Amino acid sequence: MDKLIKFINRYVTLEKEDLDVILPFFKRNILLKDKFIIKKEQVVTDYYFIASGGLIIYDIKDEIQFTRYFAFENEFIGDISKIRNRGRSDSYIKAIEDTELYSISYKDMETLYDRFPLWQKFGRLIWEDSFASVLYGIHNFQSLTAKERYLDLLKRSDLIFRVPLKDLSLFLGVTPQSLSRIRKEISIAKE
Amino acid sequence: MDKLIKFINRYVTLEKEDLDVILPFFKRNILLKDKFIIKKEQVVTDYYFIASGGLIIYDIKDEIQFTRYFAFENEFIGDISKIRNRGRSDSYIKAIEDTELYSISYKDMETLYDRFPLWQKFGRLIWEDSFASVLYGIHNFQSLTAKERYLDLLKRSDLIFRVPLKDLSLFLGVTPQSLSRIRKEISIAKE
DNA sequence: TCATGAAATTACCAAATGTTAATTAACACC
DNA sequence: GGTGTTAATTAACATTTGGTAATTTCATGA
Repeated sequence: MDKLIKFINRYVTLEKEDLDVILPFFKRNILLKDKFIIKKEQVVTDYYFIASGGLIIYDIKDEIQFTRYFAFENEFIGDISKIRNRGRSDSYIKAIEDTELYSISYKDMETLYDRFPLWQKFGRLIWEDSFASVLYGIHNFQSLTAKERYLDLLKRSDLIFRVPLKDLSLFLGVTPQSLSRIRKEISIAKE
Repeated sequence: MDKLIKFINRYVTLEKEDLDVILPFFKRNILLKDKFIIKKEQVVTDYYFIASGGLIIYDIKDEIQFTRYFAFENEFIGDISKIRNRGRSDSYIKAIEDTELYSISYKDMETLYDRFPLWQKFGRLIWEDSFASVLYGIHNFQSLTAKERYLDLLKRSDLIFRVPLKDLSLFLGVTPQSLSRIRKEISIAKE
């Protein structure tokens, strides 16, 4: 649980006794590559902390895949809009690498929130961060072309080395063919 | 402060005594149409609750405006990525209607968070909601065309009646000319 | 009321992206 | 090693969107 503890400590400084109460609520999970932690229409109950590895979140409509998001080590995720009322997932979550997860139920989180004010603070900070990072993504879509979004991603992450072009392109909001074309243009421009 | 109190009550049930401590930290502000609450490069210090009216948040780069967001009554907003470290705003925030605001400083919010666990919970829920709503926007960009995004917006909001096409189009990530064209196509299709 | 300027519309052409389909490359399985 | 499956690339064409510019509409203030 080392990674999880470090992650928590980046946000709040909990007493050891408190941490000893909180941590047991997390369940460790090893998810092999291409296995699912949740499928569409399943009831959403848990948050996940990713200690290592990576996940893809995607939807399938009319046989077409839409990549919503990728999540990697040291990310804390949860489908907030569904989890609150035990709604059903509108996407699949699959491991794209062998992944070590720590899951905790919505119910347990709420209990801990009420019991430990610092844990509530942890929750607040997590969601503030999540909000800020998605906001950044929105601004990208509003103001950049597909090629610019791709170049921005290159600068900020190692995503292209970890996920297939097909999934990446849909995440960027373009077709795989388009991204392939963009990639070619860039490689030509470099010469 | 009625609207603000109602808004808070939607999230948490605070004791009257607590509320009496918290509310005075908010400063009431009437912002006339086209007046700014913050301009680019100014240091960001405050959160805002909008009791009535509306705001536009936009950036200007190379003389071109980029609409980031519109905020209306009963929204609680703050530039989380800047406010934490007293960073400078990368956008302008302007009233698009006469607007009644309640502002509170980052510092005061932090103080109140620590003092009232329920206020911390309020903060967490606010940002969870904000995250969920921005996430919805991202999915739109990832999977819809400009026309589909416009139609989706029509269904969900009265934005088109409250903001000029120019600002709205940039919010949707297209040029004003494009949106004008789209609007025409839709009106033709209706006949 | 008129004059002014900004917003909205329209048109035309260029650039970007989507669609369909064929080809090649990579990779897992036998 | 060969076979089959999927991903990635490429190409040709269609559609969407952008950029520039002209025209019209609309709101505002003199």
